[in-house]
Order: sequence, then C-alpha cells, then structure tokens
Amino acid sequence: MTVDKAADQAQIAYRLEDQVGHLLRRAHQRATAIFLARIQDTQITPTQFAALAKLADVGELSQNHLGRLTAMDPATIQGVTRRLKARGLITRRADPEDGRRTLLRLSSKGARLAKSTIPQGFDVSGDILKPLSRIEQRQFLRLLKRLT
Amino acid sequence: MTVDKAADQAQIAYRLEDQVGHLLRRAHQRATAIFLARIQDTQITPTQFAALAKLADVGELSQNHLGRLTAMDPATIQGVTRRLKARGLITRRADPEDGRRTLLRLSSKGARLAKSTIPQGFDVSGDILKPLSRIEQRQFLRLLKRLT
DNA sequence: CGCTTTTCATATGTATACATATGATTTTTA
DNA sequence: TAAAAATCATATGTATACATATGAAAAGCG
Repeated sequence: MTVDKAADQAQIAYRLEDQVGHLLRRAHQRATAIFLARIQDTQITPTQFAALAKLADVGELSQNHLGRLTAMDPATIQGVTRRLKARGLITRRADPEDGRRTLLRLSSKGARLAKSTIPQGFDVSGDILKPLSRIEQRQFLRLLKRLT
Repeated sequence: MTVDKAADQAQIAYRLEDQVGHLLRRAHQRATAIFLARIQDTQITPTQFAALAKLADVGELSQNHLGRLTAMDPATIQGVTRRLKARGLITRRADPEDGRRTLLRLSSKGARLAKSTIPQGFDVSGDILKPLSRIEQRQFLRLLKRLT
C-alpha cells in the first residue's frame, strides 16, 4: 500500500533485479546447480535427496506424510517416490492400519546411498552460503526461515 | 570441510529443515503462491510477469537477451515467450541486422497489462517480506542478492 | 578470405510444482 | 450409526528449468 503509493507518486521504477521473488528464484536456481554439481555422480536431484534424507532420519513414512515433511504436494511426492522406487532406492508396502496409505522406507541400497551422500549435503549447504561470512550466514538463515 | 568434519566427529544430524537449499526452495514456493494469489485474475505466472516487466522497462529485445535479463535459459524463455505470443501480449519480428535473432516487444495489449499489473508487483514483494521488519527486509535483500 | 567457434532459436526428454479430478478409505458429525 | 467431510494415492494437464542436439547465421582468427 505505502509502497504502491510511493511508486505512483515518486515514479519509482519496478526493478526486477530488486524484487525478492525474482531474487529467491535466482538463488534457488543457483542452489540447485551447486547441488547437482556436487552430487552429479549419483544422478540424484535435490528433491529426491530430501526424500531420502528424511526417510533416513525418520524411518518408515506414508507417502503424503513424507511429502509434507519435504514440502512437496501429493502430486509431486508421487512422482519423486515413483522414480526412487524405479531405481530401487525405496520400498513400498500397504499400511496394514489404514487402507488409504502406502508406507515407504529406504531399501538397503537407498540406505547406503543416503549414508554416503548426506555428508556431501553439508558441503552443498556450505558452498551455497560461501559468499557470506559466518555471521552473515547465520543472519541469513534466521531471516530466510521466517519467509517459508 | 570443517562442517563436514564436525558432522562426522560430533554426529551432527542432517536436518533438512536447516539446509539453505531446502529453505530457498520453500521460500520460492511461498513467493510464487503469494504472486499467483495476488495476480490471479490476469492468469500470468511470475516468469511471464518478469518477461513483461523487463520488456516494459527496456523496450525491444532479442529472445535470448530477454532470457538473460530475466534469468531464463534459452529453452525456458522460448516457452515463456511462445505462451505470451499466443496470448497476444508480445509481438515478434526478425532482427534486420542479425538473421539469428528474433526481436520481441510488448503489444499494446501487453503494454496495458504491464502497466496495470506492475503496481501489484510492488504489493507482492511487500507481502513476501511482510514477516520481517523494515530493517530485516533490507538486511535480507542485501544478503540474498549475494547468493544469486 | 576461409575456417573454426560462438551465438541464436528451436526441439526433445526428464524432473519439479501445482491445480483439478477421481475412487477408495477413514474420520467426523449429525 | 448413517451421511457428510476429510484424507490418501493416482491421474491429467500446464508451466517452469535445464541438459542435449540441431541448423542457421554471425563472429573470431589465422
């Protein structure tokens, strides 16, 4: 509102380069590129990695529950888990207590991959934040968390 | 390196929720959702809006140049401009000075849409940053720009 | 000037991301 | 407890995002 008025009154130009949405999109592109460069030998994507890491952490989960924990809607997590299953990284079974649910867990192959890849996840985060000082990194993460 | 070592030695868990890549992905999802909620009547996406805003700012541009200015690779900007053209929001012509290039500009309809929508772009940015104080917003933008 | 390299736009294929619809199942509620 | 509402997984369609390949055209260079 105030911003809008100011833009009208003072003829402030809309500079795409200064808009937070555009900057978030670019930062996300860069983060994805850094991830893929680091992890490339496993042919795993950031979202697939997120699913594996969460399963490694929590154990068995229903598909939609895993989606919620990794910020993927049902349609997206369905595709991600389908590809992980096709690669033999996870196993599926019907939930004996809820006929709607499918329970997912890491296969032994998936568990091995998670174990060997998760350390690289720390490196990826370090690379992404490398342009900032340690103090700035903490500041940034603190603020970023409030915008999710 | 140091982070990695610390993780190995102290058994620091990999918490997806704390990783900057995951947070950037979620923040981008939220930003997109806020944009779409604000702009929904025009049926314009954030990237389409970025292209329109840039054309409104600069005037005529080659397709790949527009892509560079809006952070889209050639394949992506091709799809975006194809859809904008299909909706009559931009016009295309061959570059008389370079046979490889296609020059793009806003149609009168596209110019009208840009003019009426850009003010809402400020509101979108404001909504995205709303969880932060004014000072935190400036801090965040300053740091975010260095991670693009 | 000819040849190599680069750039441009397009095309194809894979992978998110999400809206919407569907059928099965569970939970809620009247 | 029967009907309504919600949840789960799947399916379809549109839109980024990018790798890779292609043919045309321009730029670089020896």
